[in-house]
Amino acid sequence: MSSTKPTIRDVAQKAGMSKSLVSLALSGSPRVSPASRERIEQAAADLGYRPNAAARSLSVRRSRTIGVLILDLHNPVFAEILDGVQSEVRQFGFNTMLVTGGDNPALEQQEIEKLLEFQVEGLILISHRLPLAILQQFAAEVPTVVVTRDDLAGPKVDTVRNDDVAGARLAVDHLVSLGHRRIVCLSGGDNPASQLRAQGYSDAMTTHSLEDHIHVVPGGLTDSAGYKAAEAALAEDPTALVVANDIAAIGAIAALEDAGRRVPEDVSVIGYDGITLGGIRRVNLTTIAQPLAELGRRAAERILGRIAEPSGAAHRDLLASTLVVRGTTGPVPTS
Amino acid sequence: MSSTKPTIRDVAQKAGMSKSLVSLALSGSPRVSPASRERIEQAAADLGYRPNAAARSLSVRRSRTIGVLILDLHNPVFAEILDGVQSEVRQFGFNTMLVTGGDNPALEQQEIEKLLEFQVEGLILISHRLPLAILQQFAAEVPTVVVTRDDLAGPKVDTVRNDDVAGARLAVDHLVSLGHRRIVCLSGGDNPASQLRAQGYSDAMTTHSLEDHIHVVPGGLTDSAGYKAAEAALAEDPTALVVANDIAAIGAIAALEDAGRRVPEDVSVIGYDGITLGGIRRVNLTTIAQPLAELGRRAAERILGRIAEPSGAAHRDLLASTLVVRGTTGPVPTS
DNA sequence: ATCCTTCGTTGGAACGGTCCAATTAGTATG
DNA sequence: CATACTAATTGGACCGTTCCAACGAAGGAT
Repeated sequence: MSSTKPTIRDVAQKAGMSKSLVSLALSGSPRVSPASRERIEQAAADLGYRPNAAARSLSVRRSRTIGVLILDLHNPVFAEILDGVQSEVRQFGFNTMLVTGGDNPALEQQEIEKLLEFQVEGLILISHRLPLAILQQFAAEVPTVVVTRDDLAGPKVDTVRNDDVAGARLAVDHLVSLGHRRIVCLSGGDNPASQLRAQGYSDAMTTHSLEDHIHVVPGGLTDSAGYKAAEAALAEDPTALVVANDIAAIGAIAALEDAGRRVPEDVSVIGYDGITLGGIRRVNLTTIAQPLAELGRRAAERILGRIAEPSGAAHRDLLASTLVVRGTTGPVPTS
Repeated sequence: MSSTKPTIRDVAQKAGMSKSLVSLALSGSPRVSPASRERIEQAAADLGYRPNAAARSLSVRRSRTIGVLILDLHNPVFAEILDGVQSEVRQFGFNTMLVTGGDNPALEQQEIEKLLEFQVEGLILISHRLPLAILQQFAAEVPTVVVTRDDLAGPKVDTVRNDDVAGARLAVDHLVSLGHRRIVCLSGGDNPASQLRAQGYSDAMTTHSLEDHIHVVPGGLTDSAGYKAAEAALAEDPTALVVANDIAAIGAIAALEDAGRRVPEDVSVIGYDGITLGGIRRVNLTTIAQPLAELGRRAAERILGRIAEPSGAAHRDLLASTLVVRGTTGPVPTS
């Protein structure tokens, strides 16, 4: 057991060549003779040599790492997006460094500072909570892409999100096609995605000449928020609920059932996000599914593009979400 | 917009002091006069100076980073453990670098190699799939702790896991106290945790003199595996099911309901893990809850301890899980 | 034989920090 | 007034890489 890690010099000494040649050989340069390459690789393997990424990063002034900030790991939506990011980024020889902000702007900022100290070459912010000024300061230092929102973004910031307005419209269209008219929206609070979804709901209701039935009940993105909002919504005697996200929709269903309404026989419910949990039989939630992995993939693509070519106009990617019909929506009750 | 990032030398020049003093001041050394400190901090702020972690890491030969490998991010169990790890580790000024192995041993190994190139000071492996020899090779290079299993571990590897045997016993005890006797176990396959849980089930059945009713049905850890296993279990006409994990339990419930059995009136079901989803009203699953965040916290504690003091005997932490009674278990049917 | 190339190889200067040993300035001691 | 000591500051070596400029040897062309 060597007491200290072998360096490139140790390899050079063991192979009887200069460290420069070892560096060349190990990075696959064609200008190394086969014989030397063979000896060097042998020596490296014998010593268990592993290049020091910090030293390399310092020397080449590139870290080949991109930093990812995620709101929190518990929301399955974010995990799925992250998956898309990682698999894409890996293909291009980049690493990711993940931090979570815990829904706390100050902590978010601090964690991003750490990422920058590590010389990340790009930043992917998944549902950040940063004030615009701070975001722009970071974006000025390093290529940045923001996922799930595009309100707070400067000229240098790419954004990738799903089309919440169109998605919510899809939900309403589906319900209308089932004969529903008294469709109530349970909103998800004052975050941008929720507001766009509420707006899409209103738009679609208007399109279907149902403007008199527009009701947006304030709520949140948790199951208990969905429960409470659904209770409040019962005052409107709805036959269908468009809920801000899947988790809240599950809470809303519980409220309906506790109030003696059957889903979907009495009231239809449709969520938003397309989390895998929604597909479980016990839940079986009709929803508007975001292309989550694709959002991550696209974000990775954008950041890599911007690393390769830092200037250029900001991209605003808007991906389509799709209706997934499962068991919580059905025809409007005849009564 | 400065074309190149300011270094410590730039700060020194701007402040009119040597870079050594800047280094001292910025690291909070008491041997710097207040006046100098003031000027240096001002200069650093003006330039937007941010220390280069790679350079520091190279110089001090410490990265203050610990590497975390996680089986996959979609399982909420792992996300929760990770949360515990991160919050603990952060308190001691360490960063985490997270990689996922995607259930693929070769990829796992490759990702860990990357972590080591980044000079991580410790490794936390959450549900790894590595062969023993490889694991030991890594453990020889850097302090390592393994979470959720302790079968594959060398003398230098700490392990942290919940007591699966005792947890499964708790589940059986609960059901027996409700009057159940025909209790069937749906196992989770050949991973160590599942096997220990099945063993705890058998142990407890024996303790309650129910050895004649011991039935372990092979299954898996997904909801569809739970569904299939429950279907198969119906042949034994059980009044209760002990399922390998929560997700499979949810699948099992679906199978029971599809077969016309009510839960918990006809059949009680108890899961394992304590994922938050289980608490949602629609699911409302009785379960054996692992202290997930605590597992993560403890793992962090162990790795930090081992970094501070690399030698010493291996720790084998075994944390207790607790029974959480919700709506899927009830008294044995009277018929 | 001389001059050019090409090929394989090498020394040494970065990269941006930390930290040790040395230096200077200032103050207290005998 | 010399001496000893402390406090504040500094130059430079070093960490492990990459990469540039330079080198000798071996052919090839003239």
